[in-house]
Amino acid sequence: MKIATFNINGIRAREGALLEWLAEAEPDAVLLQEIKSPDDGFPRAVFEDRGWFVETHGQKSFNGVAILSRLPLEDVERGLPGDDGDEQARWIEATVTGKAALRLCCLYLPNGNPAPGPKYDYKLAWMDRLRARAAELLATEEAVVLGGDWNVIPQAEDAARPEAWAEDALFLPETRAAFRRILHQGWTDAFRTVEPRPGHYSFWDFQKAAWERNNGIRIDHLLLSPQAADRMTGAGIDKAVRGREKPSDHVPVWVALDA
DNA sequence: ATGGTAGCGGTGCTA
Repeated sequence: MKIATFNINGIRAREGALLEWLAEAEPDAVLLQEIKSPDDGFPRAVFEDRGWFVETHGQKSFNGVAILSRLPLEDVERGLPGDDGDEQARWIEATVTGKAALRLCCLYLPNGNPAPGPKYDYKLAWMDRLRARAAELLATEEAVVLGGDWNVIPQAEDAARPEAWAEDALFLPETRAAFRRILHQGWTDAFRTVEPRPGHYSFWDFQKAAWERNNGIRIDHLLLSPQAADRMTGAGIDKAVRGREKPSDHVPVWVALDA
């Protein structure tokens, strides 16, 4: 079972690019971020007609997450618990059942810039809420994929030019400490496990010819519960997608699990 | 060198 995460930066603008990648990569489920659309603006039929089950949690213009799956999506939950006043659509989770059940959690973690400031406070508070939900998920002792656009550069090795990110909300020590606090609950960073060397990125800015200069960062992560990590057979980043027509600024990151 | 690009929505915000 192949599970991917892909920040598509606008579902309507990326419909063609997404369909092309789905056809060639053949994932079983995809966690999408930044659909930038309300639920009723998501082109559901385009995907349903091609055999995908679709669950969305969108809002107008910004943010928005969704899950595509070849298998039915059950027990769907929308919104990260812990703040009933949070209006930003950044979390959706659901279960798929193949040979065994797998809980899919799709997150779009706040960017947090500029830091310090209210946006950075929101980011750190959101990460606290995420840590609480992540602990609950681990306590189920089920196979869980906690994936998405984390907006966190975990280590200097995850940036082509780490010095350029020193003051950025994606790389500040407090951000990385909050990420480690979650990781060290017992999660496995799928890609880092199969590729410990530096130089592998999932995002290249649209500006300043970041792609042409390979000035990238690795911020899209798939964290696996122990029960999911035991089933991992591979992981990767589909870098070539960034070089195509009308690309997102992110590329798909995937993990393969037994059964 | 404080720019640059892209999506959304129809202006300026977000990233």
